[in-house]
Amino acid sequence: MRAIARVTLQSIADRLGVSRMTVSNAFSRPDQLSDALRGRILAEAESLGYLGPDPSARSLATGATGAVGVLWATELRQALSDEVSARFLGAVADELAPSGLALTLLPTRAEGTVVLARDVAMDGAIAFSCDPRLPALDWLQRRNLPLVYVDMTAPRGQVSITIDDRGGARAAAQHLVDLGHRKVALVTPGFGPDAGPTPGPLPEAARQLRVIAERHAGWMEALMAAGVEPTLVNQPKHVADAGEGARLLFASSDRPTAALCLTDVIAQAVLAAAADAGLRVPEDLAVVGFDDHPLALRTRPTLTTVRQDVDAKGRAAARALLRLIAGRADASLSRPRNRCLPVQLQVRGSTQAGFSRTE
Amino acid sequence: MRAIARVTLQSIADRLGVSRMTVSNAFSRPDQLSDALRGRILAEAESLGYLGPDPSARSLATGATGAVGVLWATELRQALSDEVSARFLGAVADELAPSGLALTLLPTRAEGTVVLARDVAMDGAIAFSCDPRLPALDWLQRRNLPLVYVDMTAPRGQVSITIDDRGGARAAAQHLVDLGHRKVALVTPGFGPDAGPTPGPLPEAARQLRVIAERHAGWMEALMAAGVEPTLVNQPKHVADAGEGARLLFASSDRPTAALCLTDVIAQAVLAAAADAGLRVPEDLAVVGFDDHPLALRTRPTLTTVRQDVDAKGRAAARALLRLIAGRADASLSRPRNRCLPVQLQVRGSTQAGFSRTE
DNA sequence: GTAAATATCTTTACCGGTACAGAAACCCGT
DNA sequence: ACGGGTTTCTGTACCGGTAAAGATATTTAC
Repeated sequence: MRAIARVTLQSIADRLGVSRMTVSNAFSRPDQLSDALRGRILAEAESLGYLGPDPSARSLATGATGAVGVLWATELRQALSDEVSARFLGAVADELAPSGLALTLLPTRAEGTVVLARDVAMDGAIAFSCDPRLPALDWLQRRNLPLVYVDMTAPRGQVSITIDDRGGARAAAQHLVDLGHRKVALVTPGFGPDAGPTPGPLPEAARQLRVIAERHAGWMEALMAAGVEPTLVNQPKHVADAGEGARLLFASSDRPTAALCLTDVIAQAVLAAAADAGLRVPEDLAVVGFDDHPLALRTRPTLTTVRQDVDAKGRAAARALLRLIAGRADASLSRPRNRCLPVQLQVRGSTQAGFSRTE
Repeated sequence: MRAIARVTLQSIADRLGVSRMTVSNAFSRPDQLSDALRGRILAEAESLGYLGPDPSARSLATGATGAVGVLWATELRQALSDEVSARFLGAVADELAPSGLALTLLPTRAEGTVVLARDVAMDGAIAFSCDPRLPALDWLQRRNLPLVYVDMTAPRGQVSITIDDRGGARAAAQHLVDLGHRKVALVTPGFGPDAGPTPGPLPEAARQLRVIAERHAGWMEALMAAGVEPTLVNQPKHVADAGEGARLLFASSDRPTAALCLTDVIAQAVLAAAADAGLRVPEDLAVVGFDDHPLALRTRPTLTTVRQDVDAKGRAAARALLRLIAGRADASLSRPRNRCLPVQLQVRGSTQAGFSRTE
């Protein structure tokens, strides 16, 4: 449904009496022709309303598409914070943009994901904290695309960018132990609806999600070493449920004195529930989050949490992917290495009296 | 740098002694050939490791790319909440996925955006709450792509999806007026660093951002009608600054009794600052946000705010874009209409005592 | 039993570019 | 003046598909 015949390289070439290749070079390889001619070509193109080479045609000819995909776990989005995801995406996109690559979202929640993963043109992809058993992930692998796994345990030989979830969680739990807590609740999705007061091992489904599995493992390591058995486990399916779950938690006769939360967003819900139950934080209940989400500073008391640098994670993932893509063309480049970014415990008001008001 | 010669439609055709077109149809138009032959073709393709038609080649031939772009205002991301952006993107992506379209992010913060907007293949685009003077937006228009403007005032003849920012803001301000407040602060980015205690008209830069301009206009309409002149204006550049700014606000001798905040995220920072200053909310200070961000329920007291349905907005935008794209092929389709989604004031604890604990 | 409709596959003609290997003209030092 | 290196442009050969119309069977309708 184009009103007029499309302007192509050839049509410009014809009007100027030069070869099509020369016009192509005027746009893509300015050093291949004289400035004078290039100027005439660009002027003619402008007057004809030509906008530059057609992206699809160029992709076909060059083999590069100008975009990389992100397999995005929208289910986990409910457990992790959207803000963290958005920040990550922003960091990746920013790091990619100078090289002219855009970021294509392949949300896993939608029905069409397999089709997307199979049919959308891309030069590489990032799998961001999604279930490793996802069919769409299979397709990306079969397409033999450069692939970076973020917050996931990568298959052998694949590149992963992770953070030290386990170490951070261990530090968080150890912090509570050091404060003398012996009745500690774990507030995390990943256990089934039948999760009892004392948690068993993580069910298979949760074990697949590295973020949950590792943080859980870290907590358990520190607690077990101290002889503390987590007394209660609460399994919010959505963040919205976390508050409701926390209320149940506090109603228990054997109320915990501290809560380890999978994320800051969940911790915030626990704080709100504690306030509603008339519990003082940190005196009656200590609360620890994870991520150092911006909101950890906006709660009152401020939230003790484990800081991760989402921005750095995004940039590292983008750089690793760029390296992989470059490696396709130049086999002499070394493969990017797996990276595990450090995290750091941030002690604030929700576990230490006196921290409430100040940073 | 492919290890072996690429498997193409032709190579499959050759091995089976059929025409290339038939193989193409086996993948793209199953009704064009017998099931028996199709089965043999697919089996052969499978054994050769063929993954389906090459996306770039297909785009070139069909003129469709399978992706739409989103011009994403990463600057505004700091003022609006990331969570709201992420939710919006998720809704758009979900609505698009069944039709096989992926979502390509074109972040405006990055340097390469113009290149992206010009060179990335897409079938259409959504401009999401970004500065209308953006060069990248020009390119999208010049490419003559189907384009939907979200939270922006669309140029004549273009499609826009907005919410009733002005009406919502008016209702929020009226609510405060009705409660008897006469000293009202506006907490919003958009004024320069020299913004005085009494705000003048919005500067040009802010006027371009529809969300800021409209909400501001709505506030002023209600306040002026009631003879209330906003006493103080505070201009956080980032959300992180909002708390700091609010502290200055409260230090003033002529402390306001209520604060109208551009977003819930900013309101949350104001709440935290109020707590630090020893002010009781809502008794000493009433606070109103905007968006009905999930966190509005997680603050204590819960936050009075103006609810918008971000999910509906995303879906509406996606549907409008799909209509525009379909209209390219079938001129008989009517153009999607501009839509302005309703909003609703949600009164909670931050303006009304007694609402603190309950929803 | 025969003409028209249907199913199945093939032919032809693109889609709009880029890579790479020349070819022609030009420049330079000696 | 002459061989060799540049610069600047052109020719050829793809990149990997799809659309639309044509060519044969094979049915169906009556």
